[in-house]
Amino acid sequence: MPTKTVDPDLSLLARRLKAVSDPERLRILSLLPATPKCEAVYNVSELSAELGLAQPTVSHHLAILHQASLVRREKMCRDVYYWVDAPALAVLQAELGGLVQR
Amino acid sequence: MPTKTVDPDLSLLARRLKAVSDPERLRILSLLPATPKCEAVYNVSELSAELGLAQPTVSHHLAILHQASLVRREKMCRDVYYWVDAPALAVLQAELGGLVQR
DNA sequence: ATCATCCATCGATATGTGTCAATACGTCTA
DNA sequence: TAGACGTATTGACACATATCGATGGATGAT
Repeated sequence: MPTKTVDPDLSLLARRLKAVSDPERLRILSLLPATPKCEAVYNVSELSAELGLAQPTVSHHLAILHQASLVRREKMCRDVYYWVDAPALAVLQAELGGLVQR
Repeated sequence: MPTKTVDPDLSLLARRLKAVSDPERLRILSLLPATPKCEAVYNVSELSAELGLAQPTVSHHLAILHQASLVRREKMCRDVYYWVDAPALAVLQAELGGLVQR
């Protein structure tokens, strides 16, 4: 079977879609605020408790979302706070719709 | 660690997002027409050749997309033709954006 | 009726992924 | 300085997934 290279844009898009294709990561996205200064933010430990997942598991999910540039983080004192990069998510959303042939 | 049940809606959303989180399946979606009667349609064998993937692999990907209700299919004579369910993809797109807290 | 074509399914395999306990690293506090 | 707390990393393990060859069922052609 001849190997045919995949458009790198599609591979990149697939990687970011894969980042949001896990139920726990969707829960994380729905819990995190969309701005860094929002009230009612969770640090990683609080997220862990809220999700009912072990702390390394949550760090793992956050790393995947961060690597996909869908969340941003800032270290404050001992804690690390994450928030959703809403514009990046909007771009992902648009690219998903851009696939359709019209 | 207390197990906390995930919102079934999020699990369902994750399943459909997982269906579009593979580069080959994205290629398939970009090749398939958005209407059943469109010109320049591929049957599964032609898709297989176009993608450079074995026929069972393409059938596998198509089955995943079909199970996620993102493509529809119709058997004509010997061949089976698939097309994108554009409204379903639009719904998926909207739900992805609906996650963001504002 | 026999053969060819198209597609789905099965079986096998290699790779990827989600999860946690244990550990290491940084930072704040007593 | 020693300990407590928060987070990331490592290692391990079970499970899912992408891929292909082989096979079978259905349909059309000779």
